[in-house]
Amino acid sequence: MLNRVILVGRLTKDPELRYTPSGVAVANFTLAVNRTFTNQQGEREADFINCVIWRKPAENVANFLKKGSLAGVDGRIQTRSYDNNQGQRVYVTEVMAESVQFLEPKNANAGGGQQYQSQGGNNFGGPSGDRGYGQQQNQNQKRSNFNDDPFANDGTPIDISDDDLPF
Amino acid sequence: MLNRVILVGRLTKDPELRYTPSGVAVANFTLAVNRTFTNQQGEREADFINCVIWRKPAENVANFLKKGSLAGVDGRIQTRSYDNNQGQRVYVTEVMAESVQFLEPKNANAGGGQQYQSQGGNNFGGPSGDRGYGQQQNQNQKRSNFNDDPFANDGTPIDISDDDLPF
Amino acid sequence: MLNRVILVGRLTKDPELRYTPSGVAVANFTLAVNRTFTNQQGEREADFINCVIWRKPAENVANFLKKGSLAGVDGRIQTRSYDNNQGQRVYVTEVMAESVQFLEPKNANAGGGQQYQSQGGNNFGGPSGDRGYGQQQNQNQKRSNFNDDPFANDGTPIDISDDDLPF
Amino acid sequence: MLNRVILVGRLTKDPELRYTPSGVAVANFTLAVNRTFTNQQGEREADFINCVIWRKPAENVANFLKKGSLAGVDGRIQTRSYDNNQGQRVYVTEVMAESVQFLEPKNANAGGGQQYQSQGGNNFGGPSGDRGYGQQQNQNQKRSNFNDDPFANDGTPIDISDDDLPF
DNA sequence: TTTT
DNA sequence: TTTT
Repeated sequence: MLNRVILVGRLTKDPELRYTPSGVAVANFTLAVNRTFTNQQGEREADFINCVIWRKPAENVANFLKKGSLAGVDGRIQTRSYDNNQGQRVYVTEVMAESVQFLEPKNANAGGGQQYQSQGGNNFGGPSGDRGYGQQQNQNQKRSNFNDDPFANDGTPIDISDDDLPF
Repeated sequence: MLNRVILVGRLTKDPELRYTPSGVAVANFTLAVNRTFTNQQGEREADFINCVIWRKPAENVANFLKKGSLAGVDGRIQTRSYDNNQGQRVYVTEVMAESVQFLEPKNANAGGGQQYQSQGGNNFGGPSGDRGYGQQQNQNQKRSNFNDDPFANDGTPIDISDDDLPF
Repeated sequence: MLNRVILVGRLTKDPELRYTPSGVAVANFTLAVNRTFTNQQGEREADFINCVIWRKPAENVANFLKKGSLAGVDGRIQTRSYDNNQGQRVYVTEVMAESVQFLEPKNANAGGGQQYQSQGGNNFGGPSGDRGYGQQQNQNQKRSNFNDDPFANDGTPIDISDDDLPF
Repeated sequence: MLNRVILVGRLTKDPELRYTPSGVAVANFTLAVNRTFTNQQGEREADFINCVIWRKPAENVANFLKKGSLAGVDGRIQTRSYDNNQGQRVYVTEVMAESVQFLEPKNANAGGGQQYQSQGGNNFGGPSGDRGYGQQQNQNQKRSNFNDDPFANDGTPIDISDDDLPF
């Protein structure tokens, strides 16, 4: 049935890139989308919308977007639930991005000559062999916060598995 | 900024119609939207997406849709948060519907000759005087579950106020 | 860049199914989408939107939709131009459907037991071997208007080629 | 019925601003939207999509966008037809923008201190009195091509009337 | 827990 | 807490 979401907004933080046990990339990020109308106090509020993206585009997102980047998302709303550590069922509504568009001007924050090749597109190309590389690149280029490492054990289970794959 | 959602799915329950203290109608409903792909077990899952609609279209929704009805929604994703009774902050992502389309065939469940005039449209016409009527009609026609009554006190605060008005 | 269209409307005629020289299916159809507002004469007008769909979903469309069917489309706007027989350049704007949803109730116009299996989905599966079959089925099941035959020569060149393939 | 279009692309030319006889502003512009996929020659093509916008947002578009500007559009597909001067019926498919988002960075091409107030929004505020002003401003700020003047007579009838108003 |  |  029809389920389509289009967003343009800014990342509230750097994206988080992880890998499933079988090596498939997933990135999470939140878009702040400013409302086009003001509230009764005359302020312009924003919606903070959680997005997920899989495979190669996930690595593109991790490599080319960061806190504050302007981005467009074309995707679907997905819902899921899990039990938290207090034994309560938690319901989650998020956007499964099918493609992400990088709207930052090319020279935006570039310190060097890396090309801001845009458009994750729909090319969910196989992740075989990309894994170490994508991750490597990411850590080198923009990551310093070490506990983003999906394999670091911070006590909370990594809530992704290949079952979450959208195909 | 761009924030657009389009859904077609079926109501999981009858819509819930309420009124703010100042008499503005709000309806809540959940759409089950079947995915177009199957999971790794070969099953077709669904997403359960909470929707809100205000004013006159809210009353139309309450009057013309019920559990199982096929409906289309054009709207925006909105996020908000509140503190639950355990003092935890709860984050909510839902769809603010701007218009709802009734996709049920005209004779679907009609017991009589009432016209299934469709399309809430964008006419957020003033609710003046509609209130008693809309509510009345609704209770008579399809409501029996009494504690949907927005003025009945079931102990939990009614989490709507005129501040939630989208304009 | 972002380019997304979602429509719900009714087919103005039976879809037209054709095949490229290399055997890829294409279907054309027009959706009448009623406006949600009325014009200054108080009439509700409609927009008539030309849609194209390729490969397997094209055959589904030809097999399961006909004049008057209610359908949803998720796709992109595409533009192209060609020179007509008066040597004038003609500009065309149409919707490249990526998926089509069948919104007709199951028993809508069924004369028999054929299942109205819905949802073209995104499965642009290879057309190998489907060709004769899909076409056959279509002519048998619902086609009688002979000059829909893509290979009949009515003097106007068939304006499709494998170059139109969206991938 | 559902009819929703979202686009992000660049203006192919400066927008054209006109006024109906009764003084309502209309702007026309074309968005070039690059495809996310390449054709069989490996080239990335674009779609050129004609857009219309009415009233106050039309004046904002004329004042803040120009050839090359990156913009987002949220609107509907509309179709209409007219008879050209060879007596042929011409069918037109275009996007009726309901809101336009300015995606150019603030300092993009600013020569001075004018504020790039963004977002036409949905405020179809009355045009009373805006007319001379809006037009004035536009001609002064960015227009030099005189025959964009909607009242200049270049022989072709001005194809707008208040009947085209979407409400 | 939020972006410009 | 989920619809056909």
